[in-house]
Parts: sequence; structure tokens; C-alpha cells
Amino acid sequence: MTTLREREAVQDLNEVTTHRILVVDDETSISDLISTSLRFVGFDVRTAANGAQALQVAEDFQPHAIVLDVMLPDLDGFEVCRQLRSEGHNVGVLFLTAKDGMEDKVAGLTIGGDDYMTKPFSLEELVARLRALLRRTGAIETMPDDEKIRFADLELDEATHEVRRAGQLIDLSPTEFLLLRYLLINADRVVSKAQILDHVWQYDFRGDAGIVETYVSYLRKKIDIFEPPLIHTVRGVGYRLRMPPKP
Amino acid sequence: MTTLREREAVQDLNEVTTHRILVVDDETSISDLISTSLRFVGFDVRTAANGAQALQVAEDFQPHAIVLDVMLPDLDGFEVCRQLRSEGHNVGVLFLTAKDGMEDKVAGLTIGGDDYMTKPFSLEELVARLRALLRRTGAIETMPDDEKIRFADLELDEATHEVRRAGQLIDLSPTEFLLLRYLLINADRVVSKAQILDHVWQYDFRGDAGIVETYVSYLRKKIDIFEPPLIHTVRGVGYRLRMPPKP
DNA sequence: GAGTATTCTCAGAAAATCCACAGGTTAGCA
DNA sequence: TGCTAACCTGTGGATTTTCTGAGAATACTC
Repeated sequence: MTTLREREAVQDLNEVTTHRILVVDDETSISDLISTSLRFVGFDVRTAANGAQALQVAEDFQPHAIVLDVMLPDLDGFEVCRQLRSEGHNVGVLFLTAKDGMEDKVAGLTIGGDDYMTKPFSLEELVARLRALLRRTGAIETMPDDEKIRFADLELDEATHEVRRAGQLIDLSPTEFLLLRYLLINADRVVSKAQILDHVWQYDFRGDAGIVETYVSYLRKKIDIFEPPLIHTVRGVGYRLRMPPKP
Repeated sequence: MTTLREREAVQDLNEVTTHRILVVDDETSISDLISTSLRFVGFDVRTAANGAQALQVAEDFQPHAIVLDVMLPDLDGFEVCRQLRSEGHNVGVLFLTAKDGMEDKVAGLTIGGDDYMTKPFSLEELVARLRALLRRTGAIETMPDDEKIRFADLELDEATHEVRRAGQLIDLSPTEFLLLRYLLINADRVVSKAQILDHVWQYDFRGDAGIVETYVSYLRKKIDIFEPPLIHTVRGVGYRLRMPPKP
């Protein structure tokens, strides 16, 4: 879904190379969810279910980044990371942590360009953070300016979290921001409410898809008070960001 | 993270050369922490776990500066330093000491361009001191003026530790100073509370990220009583130093 | 060694955000 | 035209996030 476009974007950025991502998590459901999602957006993904395996796979896969659960059956994530680094692997690591008491152990995770997210997270955010990580660790060479996503007179800046329509600054809540980002990435393409729910909301969200309607409504009130409207409903299918046809 | 910007700054300073730093500490966790952090801000780092190894590595690595724990399993840090000097190595040394009685002894020995810090320290401070050291020992040639970081009418002087807003001198506590410095280095970019905690606070800080809110509040009361306010909250993400949006 | 400065925790207030729900509106179709 | 399903959006309460003041503990200073 939707990701053909994302894949194109990625190809643009790194010309020939596809980025290799190693996903390490012992829960198969999570690991599947993540790897499927990352493959969709164009990454070359390999998985490992424990620390030892992770080290092994990293050895011959030589990933550009690792998505690493800190809670593993054998070694913990920190140890895996430490060993990798001491073997000279210069990869960025995106740690995944449960949202329980781990908070204090999590200290120091954002130093070397690394980052962390607490479970549950949304896939949109995972991808966004991973891209940011690759950019920081130099795996993606990008001009600073390229952290902006543009469509028509709409502009979203990932680094500053600013959104502008017709040059005018617009204030969005975190969820609104993620939603708009998702629509922008899939500009011109119809995305279903289910897709939106899957990507923008946390993967354990059990509510109604109606929430998407509410948020699209919020967005319209903020960015489509300008002319022309860019968010269009495709009845029975979903939503689509597009320019109105020029007669 | 955030260090893309720092890296750029470093590249600026030393044109072609990347500075070589030797990190000597027998605790792997500390040595990893430091080397990761230094690599990320653009240094070429090598590590050693004891005195003998340090001398050996120094020989063919020819570092511009050494971060050296005084407490080593074989030789102590002073001895390492003495031997290096007697072999004609003219490097600056940044000693690391535990916070026991040793401080005076270290202070006495750090006569030249050297410096020392007590463990635990904050990464921001480590980098700042190391830069200062390189500057003093002539490894970085910089005009005195370049020790100032400016943003809008805000000015922070690394050498004198003075901060001015609209020309007016503002008195900051050490932590406030480091925090502001970190925000300035990452001006215009959103930094999360976790990032701030990891960089500005000592690496063993086990408290809540709420402390960041408190200090941001302090800073605002000191520098943002002026118009316009520069420290902005990006709800759900972090903080950001920015100019008010143009009309 | 008293006095001041600084750091940090904590908790309540304020604000923003999230989400469910429900009545109104619209589009497509018979 | 009228029917129905899909969609839109206002309301309001629960929840989360942020701000800030007060005070304890610690560290500095004269």
C-alpha cells in the first residue's frame, strides 16, 4: 500500500543503494509487523530473535541501522549494541523499550545519534525516526533542506516540526502532524481509513476507524481553510491529497 | 543526535583535518559512552583500556588530545602522561577522576594546557572542555571571537561563560548554562527531553525527565522575559529555539 | 560555619490533546 | 425523488502533557 511512493522517495535519496535494516525482537508478531512495514517502504530487512543471532546476522548483513528491542531472551539490547560497537560496527540503533519501569535504564540512549521509542508505537513514527537516524549517522546523505516534504503550497519540516500552508505557519497536534505527514508521503494516492489507522495510530489501538474522520476534519479546519482545498474524500475508499484539476 | 549540526561546526573549524582523540579508561561502559559521543561530534577516536596500551596506541595514532582516566589497572594516569611527555608527545590531556579526595592532586598536576573533570560528568561538558583544550594546545586555530554562539539577540560566550540577551548580561547557573548551550547548538531544531537529559545531565542521572521542564522554566524566566520569546515548546516532541515566525 | 546558591523532587493547576458519540449532511443509486 | 450508507463535525469528558511554585537536600562561598 501507499508505499510504492515511499519506495520511490527512498530510491531518490540514495541513488543506487537500498538501506539494510536489521530488526531484533523476540516477539514474532512485533518483528513481523516492523519488518513488513519497513520492506514496504523500500528497506532491505533482515530479522533476528535474540542477541546472539543479532550479532551473527549483523556480521554478514552489515546493516545501516538496527531496530533493537532492549528486552531479549539472552543478552539485553544494550549489550548487543556494546558488542557491535566494540567490533567496529558504526551503525545507528533505534531501541525499542516497553513502557514500564524501564524508564531509568533507558538513560543515555540518544547519545551516539541513536534514538529510542517506547512500545507501543505507530509505524509512521517508526519509519520517520529510522529515516532521521540514517540521516544523522550519515547513511543517507541529504541536504539539510531535504528534511522538508512539500506538496503544492503545503510544506512540512521534519527537523523543526513546522507546517506551512502558503508560507503561513500552522500549529498541529502530534497526531495531526503524523496524519498530515502520512498523507503527504502518499500524496496523490488514495489511502484508506484502515491504512491510516494502521500507520498513524499506535499498533495496539483498538478504537473505531471513525477517529480518522475526526482528525481529517481537524486537519481540514487548519490547512484547508486556504484555497484550494487539498484533502479530498474518495467516498467508499478513503482520502487523497491532490491539487484540484486545472480546467 | 542534533550533532549533525555539531559535526558541521567541527568541520568548519578544522578545514581538512579531523582531530584524533585517544580515550583511556578501563571501564568499558564509560569508554564506549565517551568514544561514541566524540565520534559523533566528528572526532577520530581510538580507545585503550590500560596504561601500557595507551602508550602503545598513542605511539602510532599520534592523537591531538587524550581523555585519560587517572585510575587505571596498571600505571596510573599521571604516569602515563609523564611517559608520553618524556617521549616528546606534546598532547593536551583531559584527566578523568572519581569524585574522591584525588581532586587536589589532579588539580596540581594539570598545570599546562591540561584539564580535568570528575566523574560523573555530562557529555556536553566533556565535548566543550575537549574543544577548549584543543584550542589551548593549538590543535585548533580559532579567532577568539569564534567562541561565541549567537542566536537572534542572544549571545553565549564559551570562554568567559557570559550570556547576554539584547546586550544585557544574564546570570545563569552551571546547569542553566549547559542547557542553553545545548539549545543554541541545536538552534531551530526540535530536541526531545530525552536528548537534553542525555547530553546536558551527568550520565548517571537517574531522575525523571521532568527536571528538564523545571530548568526550561528557569531559563525562560531569565532570558525570555525579553521580547520576543525564543524558547518554544513543541508539545509531545520537545523544545526548540526559534525566532518568532515572520509576519 | 552560617549564609547563599544550586539542584532536584513533587504536586497541583492549566492547557492541550485524544477519543467516543451522535445528529446533521452529502453522494450515489434505485 | 427518496433511501441508505458513508461521511462530516460539534460537544464534552477523560487523559496526557506541560508549567511552575514550594521546599528538602546538597554544594558552594565568604
